[in-house]
Amino acid sequence: MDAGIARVGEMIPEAPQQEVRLTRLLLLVGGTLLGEVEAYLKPHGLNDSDFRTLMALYSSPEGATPSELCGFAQQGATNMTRIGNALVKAGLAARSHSAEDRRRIVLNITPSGKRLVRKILPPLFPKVLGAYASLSAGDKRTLERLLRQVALNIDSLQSSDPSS
Amino acid sequence: MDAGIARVGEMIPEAPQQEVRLTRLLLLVGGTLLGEVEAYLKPHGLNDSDFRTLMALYSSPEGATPSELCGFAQQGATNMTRIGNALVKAGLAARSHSAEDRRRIVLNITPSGKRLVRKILPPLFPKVLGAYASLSAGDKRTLERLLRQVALNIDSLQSSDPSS
DNA sequence: AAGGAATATTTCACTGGTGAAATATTACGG
DNA sequence: CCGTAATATTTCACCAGTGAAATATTCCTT
Repeated sequence: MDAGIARVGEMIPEAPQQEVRLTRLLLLVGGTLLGEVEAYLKPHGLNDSDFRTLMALYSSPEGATPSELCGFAQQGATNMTRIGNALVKAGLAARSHSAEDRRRIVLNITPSGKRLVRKILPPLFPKVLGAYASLSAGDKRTLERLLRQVALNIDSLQSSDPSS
Repeated sequence: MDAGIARVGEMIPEAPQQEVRLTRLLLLVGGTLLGEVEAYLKPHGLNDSDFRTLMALYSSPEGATPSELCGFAQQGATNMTRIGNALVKAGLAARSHSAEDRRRIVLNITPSGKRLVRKILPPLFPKVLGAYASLSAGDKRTLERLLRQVALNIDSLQSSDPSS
């Protein structure tokens, strides 16, 4: 991969090689992680969005409305309805109407949903730890700091440049 | 997101919070980047795999065989045939038989393929640079170093743990 | 020249994710 | 109360990607 980027860099000298390498690395790592996560969740009948939603509910004792959850799962309203359907159908979450505003639906995690989270989360911990096994404590802090910056930069790129 | 992870961490104390945050960040950044790239390529009739293959050919004056390309594009042989079909159909690459071993097919980028690369690559550079705009030169080197380590760690996880 | 391995392709069948716009219900402001 | 806005859901239509196994061709060894 590095060789390829270097050769392209020779042919196209304006190419910002280091940044291109960084981007490839991020794509590679992100893609691999996503694949792992989805493969692990699949046997439980969940995909990544379902899982993120379930985790949001797990950490929300008060429950949450679909629109709130859209942010967490990075999904549109239509899909959030679908995710809600799936979770409810699987008995992992329950719907109820908000008392104050009856337009709102509140999703709450069920005991069964909590059980599932507590069952599927721990086996992931060794893998998660393994991904950073060779990094020192300082390395991890640095990595987190830099990744947050990149995340912010990307975000402002998207807002300021609708052409993408 | 951080708040959610912290709350989950309270409920499940064994959770390695920092590593979980790192993983989420990587998933987030990777997913966003992939989305950007694919959105940019779509109007040109390419998806990410097609593009990676095309770039591999661009940087291979000698051409490359499908099996070699499978590695670059992280695809199986079946899909590489499909990608080859697509690139050839679009006039971006050409197939020929290897002289030494007639079982092998060699794919070469065409002049039209080179033109496309030189046309679609440069507009990406500002965006790529923007993603790391707030990082110092040292930060970028550090980030690259750390990402490479993570990539390696993940790789060995996969090989050593077929359960995933 | 025969059998076994490598390469590419084809066949076949399968899967999942997405989103825009119309609809229904409720809230809110005047 | 009436109109406008907010929330959720439904409807409809759409699209992309994947992979295992059978096949075809060629190579290599004996």
